[in-house]
Amino acid sequence: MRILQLHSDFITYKPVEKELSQAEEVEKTEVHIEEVVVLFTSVEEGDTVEVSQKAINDVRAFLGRLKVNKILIYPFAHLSSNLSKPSEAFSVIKEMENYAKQKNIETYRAPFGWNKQFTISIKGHPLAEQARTYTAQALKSVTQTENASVCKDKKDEETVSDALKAEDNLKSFWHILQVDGLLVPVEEFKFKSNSNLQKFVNYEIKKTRAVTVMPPHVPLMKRLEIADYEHGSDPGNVRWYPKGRMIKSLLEQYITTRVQAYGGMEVETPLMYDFNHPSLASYLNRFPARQYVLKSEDKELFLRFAACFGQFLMAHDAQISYKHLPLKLFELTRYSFRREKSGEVVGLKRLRAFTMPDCHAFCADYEQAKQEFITRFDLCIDVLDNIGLAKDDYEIAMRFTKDFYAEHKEFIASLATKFGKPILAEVWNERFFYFALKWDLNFVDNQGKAAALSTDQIDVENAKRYGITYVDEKGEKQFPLILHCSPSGAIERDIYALLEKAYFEQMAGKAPMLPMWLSPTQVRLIPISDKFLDNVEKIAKQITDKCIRVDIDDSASTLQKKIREAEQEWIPYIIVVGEKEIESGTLSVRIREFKGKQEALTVEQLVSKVSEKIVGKPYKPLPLPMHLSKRPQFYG
RNA sequence: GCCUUCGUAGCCUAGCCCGGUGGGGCGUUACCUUGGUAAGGUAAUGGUCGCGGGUCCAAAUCCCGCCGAAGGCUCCA
Repeated sequence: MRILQLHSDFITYKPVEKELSQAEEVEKTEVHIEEVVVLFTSVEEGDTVEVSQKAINDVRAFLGRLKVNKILIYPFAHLSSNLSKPSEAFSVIKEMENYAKQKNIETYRAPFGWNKQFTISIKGHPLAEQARTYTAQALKSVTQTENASVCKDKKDEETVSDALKAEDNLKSFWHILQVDGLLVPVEEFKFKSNSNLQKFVNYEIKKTRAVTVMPPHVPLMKRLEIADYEHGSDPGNVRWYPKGRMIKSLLEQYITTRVQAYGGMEVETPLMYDFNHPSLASYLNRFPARQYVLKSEDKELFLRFAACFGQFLMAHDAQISYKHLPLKLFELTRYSFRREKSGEVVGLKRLRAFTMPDCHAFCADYEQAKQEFITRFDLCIDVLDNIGLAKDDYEIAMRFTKDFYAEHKEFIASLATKFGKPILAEVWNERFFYFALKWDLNFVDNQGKAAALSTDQIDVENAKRYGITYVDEKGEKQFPLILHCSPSGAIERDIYALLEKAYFEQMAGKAPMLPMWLSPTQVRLIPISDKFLDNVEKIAKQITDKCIRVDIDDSASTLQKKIREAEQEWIPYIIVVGEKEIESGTLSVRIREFKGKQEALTVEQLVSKVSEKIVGKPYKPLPLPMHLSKRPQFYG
């Protein structure tokens, strides 16, 4: 017997039509029940009355903790592929109902054998969602919280006879993977110089945090007019001001170029998918809770939470030969939607709508997958380095089963050696997720909280699930291994990391700034008075012609104030232009990197100085009018 | 989602405990100032005190509900 137990604010259901000849007679009226624990129940072959009683006893114990005494038994065939005969199932369900009533539980039951329409609102507390499996052989239950997911769906449970064993398998064993490839239990590792890794480990394992302050990137994203909350939307859907849009666009462009150079074929796939599509229905229909759901005519759709769906459906229909492998599909999703719990949505760190590069590589076998994995590992680290996040700024976690480790020990060790810093390793006794190996790169912020950026995984399940095949040398169809990689993680999260990093630097006494290629204004020209505006415009043109973003502060303010404001905008080069400069042809450039130290440079020298720093990066023109007097103020 | 705290003009904030004309700063606009490297001066402008309900002669202030944010918890495809 499989039960999905959901503590609900309410459920509304309506019998639509009979699906079985044995279906009971009921009226097709809508039923609405509030504050109820709904038990979606599949009766499996061999289930007995005792099994249903055991299930009710367990549920009863839970009701006490939830402080509810109302249940709805909802016959639901879709939890199992090993259903018992309908007649037997119906009698077990009725027994379950009777037994629950005997135990003084307020019991409702949805009709058996009907196709029913339902709407359910599930509470968000940790005990609200529970999945249980019972068998006649071992009247023990396995309980676990479930997640709605295709991309990281937990493996469909096998019938588990020993609860303790299952618990053990779920347990994570934490180690540190040293640079020399040795796996050391985390308790025995001496952190010493690796204080950032220590922070990350604390966050991952102990969930403890050092500081309790407001995330500094939130006021920064507003003050720098990058992004802001949009109260006219849903939490976690933010607005991007011109400067922010430019930064984001540059990052998108850069990452796309890098993935294309690596061999990723850029595609575009739909934002919304049909709940009832055969490849998706079985995984999603059960758990509509965490997706954005929308209705269109008689269709129920959900918004994608990754590019997996579109690319997998595309790969399913494609004719793929072993000669094409590894085959790489890429999409930069704007957006992916995840309806994160409201308490978890923060600034740019965790959003409900985010932009994510997602590259899947379909590989013939482990040999090919491993080779590809290494290429992508290098790609991810290099991409982040170019974005402005170096190895010192993050820590890597690697997650695998002990069997996988035994088979691929050298491979895992080689990744650690390549990285050159100790890695946190999470080891499981048994594979529970769809991947055999996963690494994720984590930025640890000013609150001591970690957020995953880049990631790559070896997926050993979804090819089968989606019916993706290639034809091998012998002409036989084979399921490929699928690597899932986001070379940078969500773009918004990259910006979060850059802002948090800048704040770290400010705390360390440096002038906070963005990488040169992402600075909305790279050079600010300040004419000392209106008399020099014409000259300044000529200089601005010379600089703009070299693809450098330069603007002019022609506002009616004092010189000192203009400098102060330019500094607060984190502008890397600030130049005051007056008679001296015009006469000498040399600019006195205030350099942020050196805390405002001034240096005398010609226009040409300045241009080459900036160009050097942005070589190889995409360019976009100023996102705002060149003259500050023409700019609105978006925030503050 | 839960617990705690918070929500006052475009932004920051005083007032709330102890009910009785909402005060300051930044910004914006105008004028004066045309300057030499992080806040020049004067004035004007700007408020459904988050939204809805209740108590009261009277509510920014007390009570209830909702929305939003932060911190903690939990979770994190």
